[in-house]
Formats: sequence, structure tokens, C-alpha cells
Amino acid sequence: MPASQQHDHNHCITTAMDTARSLCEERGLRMTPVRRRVLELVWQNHKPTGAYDLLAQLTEEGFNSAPPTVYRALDFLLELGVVHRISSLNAFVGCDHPGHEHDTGFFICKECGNATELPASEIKKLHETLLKKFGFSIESSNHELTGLCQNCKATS
Amino acid sequence: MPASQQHDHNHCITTAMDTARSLCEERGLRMTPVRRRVLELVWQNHKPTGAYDLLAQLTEEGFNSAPPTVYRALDFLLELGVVHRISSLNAFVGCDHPGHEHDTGFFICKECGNATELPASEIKKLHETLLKKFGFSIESSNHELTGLCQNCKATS
DNA sequence: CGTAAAATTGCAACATTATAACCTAAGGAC
DNA sequence: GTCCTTAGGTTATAATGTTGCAATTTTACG
Repeated sequence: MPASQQHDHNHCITTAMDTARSLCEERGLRMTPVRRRVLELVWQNHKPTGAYDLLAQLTEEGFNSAPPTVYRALDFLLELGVVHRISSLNAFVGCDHPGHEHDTGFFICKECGNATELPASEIKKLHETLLKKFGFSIESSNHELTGLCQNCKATS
Repeated sequence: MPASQQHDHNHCITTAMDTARSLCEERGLRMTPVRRRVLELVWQNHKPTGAYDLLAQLTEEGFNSAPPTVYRALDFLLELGVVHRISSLNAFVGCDHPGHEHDTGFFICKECGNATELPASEIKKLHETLLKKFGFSIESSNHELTGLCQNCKATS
């Protein structure tokens, strides 16, 4: 589901929460209230959210939260693979297709702010080329692109 | 000059400084002492350097420096295109081939720490594919890969 | 030259993002 | 229940980056 398009966002959220829950079960990990709520907040939309924004929302909702609370929850969710960090924005965004290790690549629309995950296949292809041509053995990669998404191009 | 290989690093430095100077002349900009020194420090090696590390070195050398001093110099050098920022490391590294706009892509070796710039052609190819397949009009991009460089693979 | 405008730097304070250390509480195993 | 592990609360602090303003230097130009 490209973030740039109209869609039933409730579906995004319930899918993400379901996936996270079953990943936890598989691995014997706990989806606690704070972790669940942080994941829901990250999934409020497809825009990357800062840790302190999340913290403010938690506090409003009555969670007794301080920075470590949020960062610990985010670390857990990153580790679980259901959230990614976008380092050029110091912000976090939900993962479209968790459940298997994959490199992160995002297209961030500077108009609507949505971050859409790039297909792993394209990233993989790039890695193969770089290995073949330059001998780089890539263990992980992070790609952050900005520009206009198809939707915003059409309506501008 | 791939950063991973043995090389005459003085040559890297003098080339970088010369290029920066002529870019300034072309554009009517000033290569002041602080800016020059920051660029030299960034080019001490091929490892990304943090702003506060640069600041510490400047201070040691008797520059009356505070954070804004370094960040302003870095902004200038980034704008000039002779330095790049690696956001996953909050660090800065010299640019191999300044003088024309280009997207940044780095391979960072987790053994030796060197950051080698990826060939613009590969980045461009990726962008074209993403535009064709997904309609993303990419204005800028930042690619940060980690792994083992050819050199470190050989000697480990 | 001399002066005004612009660019650069010095400086102090502050903002934002992230982590450390230590303790308490909750949940599961036996 | 008791022990052990994990999670969260709390305080403080580290690391990175920015704002605003004054002082200085450089440049432009009459």
C-alpha cells in the first residue's frame, strides 16, 4: 500500500498490530501496553514521527513517561522489525512488511510528508551491482530519498 | 581513489583543498581560515568525523571556537559541495568529486571506518528505475551502506 | 582614501535528540 | 509463595545542533 495513495488506513493499523502481536508470540516476547501504544502512534499515519512527539502524546494520555520509556519501546519495535528509523529526520515510521530481515529504503515526499518503503528487490539489485563492481560486501543499508510522490505530483 | 586502499593521502588533501579554493573563486565566495581548517580536518582521513570532534581540534589549535563556528563552516562546505553529511553517524566526510551537484551515497566499512563514495552512475540508475516503476520523482537522496570493504575482507 | 553595506565570526544561551544509572514493580517458573 | 527475569519509573546527563545578537572584518563604491 503506497503511502501516497488514498487508502483505508485503519486496515494499515490493524494489520500492523496483528503482525506485531504474532511476531511477539513466535519469539516469546511481550507486547506490553506502552509498546503497543507506541506502535499505534507510529502508525497514526505514514509520516515519520519523532521520539519526543510520541512522548508528548503518551504523556497526554496519562502514561507516566519520560524519554527512556519511548526509546526503550522504540528499540524493542525496531528489533522486532515493525518500525524503522529514518536517520536524516531523527524520526520513526511503521514498517510495511515486517517479519523478515530487510534493509530499509524510504521515499519521503516533501509535499505530503509520507514515507513509503522502497521495494527490497531494488535495494538488493543495487547491492549486487556494488559487490560485483566494487567489492563491497554490504551487511546493511539505509536509503533515504526525497522528492514528490505520484499523488502529490498529480495534484500540484 | 577508493578510501579502502593504500594511497598517498596528502594527494587527497591537496586536491580537495585546491578544488575547494577554485570553487570559491568561481562563485565569489570566501575560503576563510576557519573554513579552510575545518575542511582540512575533515580530510585528515576518510573516516566520517563528528562536529564536536572537529570543534575540539579547532579549540586545541587556538581557534576561538564554539559549536556555531563549526556548524557554520560545515554548512558552507556542504553548500559548496566539498563535504557530505552522513546522517546515520551524525558525522561529516570530504567529497571525492565535488564541483557538480550529485546525490550522496556512501559505503562505510565497519572494520576500518572509511567511507567511500558510491559512483553517481549507480545511484542515478536506481533513481531512474524507481521513477519508472513507482512514479517517485527524486530530488535528492542519501544512501548509507555498511559492511566490509575489499581491503578489510582481504586482510581479515 | 573613507564610509556604508554585507559577510563573517564570537559568544551566550538554548533546543532537540538520546542515553546512563539505579531503583521499583510486574510476570513467569518452580 | 519465592526466586528470577524482564519491563518500566525516575533523575540526571550526554551528544548534537540552533538562535539571536553584538563585534569585527571584508568588500563595494563614491
